[in-house]
Amino acid sequence: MSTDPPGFELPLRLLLGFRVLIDGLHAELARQGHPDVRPAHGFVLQAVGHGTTAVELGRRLGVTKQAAAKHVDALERLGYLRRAADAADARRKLIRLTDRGVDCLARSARIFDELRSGWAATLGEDRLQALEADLRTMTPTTPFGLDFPGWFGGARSDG
Amino acid sequence: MSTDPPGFELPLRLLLGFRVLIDGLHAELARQGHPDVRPAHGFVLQAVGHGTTAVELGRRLGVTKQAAAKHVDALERLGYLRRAADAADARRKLIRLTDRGVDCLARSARIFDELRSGWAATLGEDRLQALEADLRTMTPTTPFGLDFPGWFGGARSDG
DNA sequence: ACATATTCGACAACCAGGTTCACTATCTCG
DNA sequence: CGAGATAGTGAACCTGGTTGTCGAATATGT
Repeated sequence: MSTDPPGFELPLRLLLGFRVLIDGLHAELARQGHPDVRPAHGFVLQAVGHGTTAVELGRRLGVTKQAAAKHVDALERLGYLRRAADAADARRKLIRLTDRGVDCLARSARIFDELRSGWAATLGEDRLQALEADLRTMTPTTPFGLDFPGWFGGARSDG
Repeated sequence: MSTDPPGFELPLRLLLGFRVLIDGLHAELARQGHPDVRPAHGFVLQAVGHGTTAVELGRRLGVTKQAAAKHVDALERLGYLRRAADAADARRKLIRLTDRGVDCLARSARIFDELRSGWAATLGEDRLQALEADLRTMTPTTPFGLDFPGWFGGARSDG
């Protein structure tokens, strides 16, 4: 039986909601001096955190190490990341945030909090917390930064 | 973490929620005889509805007519769509669902309803309706099938 | 009625982000 | 020591999107 809203509505609204927040983030980020950072970059910077390697980064992002390396290339070119040799293991190259990368990440966190506050102001904090709780219930427990599936299609592997 | 979740959590969970549903849809769709239909295809079939043109399809999907035409090419090759000349206007080619396309669309609708029922069973129908209502509140009113923004990337703005 | 403008579909080139395959350099361990 | 795993890189390719261009067909204005 078709429930009141067609089942189609739910996934669509989830996607729209995501886009609203991401678009809001990048509009504001651009305004605050980071015009050339793109949606995927934020996730990458977040996943880099306090230093990692390309393989580990790929694992965290749920993509191949090659895909991760491409992002690192781009972000290094933009001045958000730096590669450095690992003294303990000559195979590895440590990826670390530059000052600009840290700044971008800090601003992103603040902007996300502000956007969330906007939602709370409209929906009410309790409704928003219920929404978050329900989404946590229905989605895999993948605290960001550790093994979570690629954002979209894709079925990583490689090794 | 219990209260005051980082603002980052919200967009992530929205995206995860979307993916859970889409992955569920396509897993079940594959089981029901449509193994080669991919995420974007469902949106295209939905947007085609009872016949349209490439330009109109692009407008509905929020992409260029060329991008829309590529999807039509793929879905025509897979046997879900058919192009036919428009008797009234020799420039146009009418895009229409084949029987297989209609079947796929009908199954998708049923599966989406079932997935939604699963959510309702876990969260409770009232909580789910609240979630849907809140998402409707926070997202642009773009009833599917008419002018809605691309699912992801969005505007070019260099790279 | 006819010149001009617009629209439709197609083709080509390109970009972003992902994949697999392949390869070298470097550990690690039995 | 040597076999095997692991880190990074490069190349070829796929998908899905973008411009830009173009010819054919239809609309439109004088």
